[in-house]
Amino acid sequence: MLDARKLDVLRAIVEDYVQTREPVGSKALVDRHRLGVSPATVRNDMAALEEEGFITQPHTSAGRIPTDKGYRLFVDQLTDIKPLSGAEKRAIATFLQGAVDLDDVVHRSVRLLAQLTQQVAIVQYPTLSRSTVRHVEVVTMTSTRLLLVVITSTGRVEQRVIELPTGLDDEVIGELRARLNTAVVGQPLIEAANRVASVPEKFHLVDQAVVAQIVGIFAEAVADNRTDEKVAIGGTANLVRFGDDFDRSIKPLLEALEEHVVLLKLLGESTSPSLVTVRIGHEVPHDQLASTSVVATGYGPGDRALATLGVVGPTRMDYAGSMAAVHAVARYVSHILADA
Amino acid sequence: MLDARKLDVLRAIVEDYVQTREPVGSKALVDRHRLGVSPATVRNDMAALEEEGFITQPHTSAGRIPTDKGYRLFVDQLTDIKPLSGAEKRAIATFLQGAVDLDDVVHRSVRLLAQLTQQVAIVQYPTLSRSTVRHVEVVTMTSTRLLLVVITSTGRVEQRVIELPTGLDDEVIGELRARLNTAVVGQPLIEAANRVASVPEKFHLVDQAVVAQIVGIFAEAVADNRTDEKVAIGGTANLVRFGDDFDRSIKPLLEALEEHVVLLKLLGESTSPSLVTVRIGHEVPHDQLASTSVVATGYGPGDRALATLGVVGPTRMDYAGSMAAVHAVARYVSHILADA
DNA sequence: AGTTGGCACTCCGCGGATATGAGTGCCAAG
DNA sequence: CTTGGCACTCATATCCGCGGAGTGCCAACT
Repeated sequence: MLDARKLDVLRAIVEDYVQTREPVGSKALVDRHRLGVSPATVRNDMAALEEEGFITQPHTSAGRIPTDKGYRLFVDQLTDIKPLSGAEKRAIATFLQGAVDLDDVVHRSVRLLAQLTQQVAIVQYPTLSRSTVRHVEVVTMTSTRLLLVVITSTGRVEQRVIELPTGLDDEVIGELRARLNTAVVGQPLIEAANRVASVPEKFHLVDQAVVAQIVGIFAEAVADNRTDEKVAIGGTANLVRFGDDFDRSIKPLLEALEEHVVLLKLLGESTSPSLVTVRIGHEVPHDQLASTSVVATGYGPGDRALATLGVVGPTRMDYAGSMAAVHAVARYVSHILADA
Repeated sequence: MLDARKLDVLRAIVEDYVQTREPVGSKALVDRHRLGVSPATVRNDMAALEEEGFITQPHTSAGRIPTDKGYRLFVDQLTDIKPLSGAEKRAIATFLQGAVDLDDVVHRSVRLLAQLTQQVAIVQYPTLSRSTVRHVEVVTMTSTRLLLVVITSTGRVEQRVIELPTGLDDEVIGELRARLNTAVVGQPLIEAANRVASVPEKFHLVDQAVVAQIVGIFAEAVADNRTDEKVAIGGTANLVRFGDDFDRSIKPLLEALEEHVVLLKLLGESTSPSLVTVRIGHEVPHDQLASTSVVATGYGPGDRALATLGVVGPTRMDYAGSMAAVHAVARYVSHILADA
């Protein structure tokens, strides 16, 4: 039904439309691509492609533009991810090296991705739920105020200030610190919340109440999945182009970018770093983002996806380039996290 | 030269133009405002105002729109900051209370400000340079890897991972922790970098080299003014309106928002929380933001400005409302920081 | 001197008519 | 199945004429 040439025609249409942002006609196609056939033949193929719903015309007697279904087929045709040029690889390496902490890594990544793809980039922070506890610190600030610091395997640091009803002896605090650490270091965060449950009962009766309070806050901080919502965004200026269907999506998109919950739904489940997910137009789980596409993948040390990163832009985007950039950045970031 | 009525006319023009986004004519003015004079009189005043450069007409025989100079005069006329309604005050209070940490406070503030003003909001994190050290923690992660955590009076937490050439005894680390804390707790961060210089020499000769390295990184982290660049941004979706001079500024503005260095220049020096700074059009230090205005103020406990927050939008904005919102949010945030 | 009504003038924006041209679908011939 | 030819469609651009909002100026009035 769809022979090789028709697929070629579809690919040519997508490529031209992505580049020019204008409906592409049969004559322009044969001029710009070496299809080896005449415009009339291409017209026949186009009629067939339209019949199947892969392309459409904005109005009678205009050129064709790809439909979501057309983009989907096009993307599925892209079997192997185009490798980046040496220059691009070097750019990634120099851009990401020298990051001092996790925040820095994330921010650099998001800027890099935005610059490479000329689109809006999103990088989710490593989820706490899949991290393990590296260290717990209990710091006395005043006699009735403690600071609880939890450092995770992915470099994230969570902290809570705790007001105590009564003062606590330094010795007790030292014991608490030791017990907390032996109970949870190396544990996944969710598990950590359970492991500490039995900590208070090991203390003297007089201290148990206040220790229980501290432990409760620890468990809460550690289990709080609200913190999973942390993301960094970059390249919003790339949204501003002109004269496009996509313009209608800009406002809803900016709104979605500020609602981290919605945003994470857009990015989707984090997949293995070797797989790049593409959602096109209506496949994106948000009504008002009909002419928007998302290219995303998971990242994390050793193919274990800790979080997701990707780009979002108009359905009319350079899928090959975006997929390559997302893939490459995810690999590099994973690598850096494995070291740290 | 400019009598009271002319000022009234200017104010009326600004108010109408802000609301309708269309050039305002003499007839419309007397209809919508009770000026008590005829259109012809208003026309005379307008001619005078135009002569002085406060208003201009986009083309002959159209209504007038305010110039930057006109907005400036208008804003300078606003002597007292309009108090917010009770409902708004309550909204602020409920919105900001319940923040668990500094990040949370900043994020809530920026969202609140964006929502109140329907514009782009910016909140700078409390600058480290004006904070004092509350606590320093040295944590052993592996035998050759330390984590240095610095907690500041404003709730910010800076951390650095340090790779050591040789292992260090727990006892030495404990001593280091103690010496660092006694040297710097309560000190401003800049000062702290100096105070630690003499710490290494108090250690055994064998440890001095490695201690010096740690102390060096501490001093670097603490003196690093790059960290002053941290800001939160919200309400970018409010930029998307249509058909305006301001449209041309959207892309440069989004770009500026991503360049934190540029952004902080826009916000300007942090002033006392009781003063609200307004920069209008060409007064904004960025060529391409000619039709953009910034309303900003400092915030921090007890009238000591730790950082700046504000909103940025088209010169055609509700200055009174924006100033009131910025002022109110700054007060509330200052209050919260004073408690914490 | 300041204010007001009258009036001629300017120019933007809008709707309708017309021209242009890219692009299509279809058909008959190769 | 491919190709050239051809009639047809329709969005876009252009021009024209008109209406109307708004101005500037002047003479009359208070």
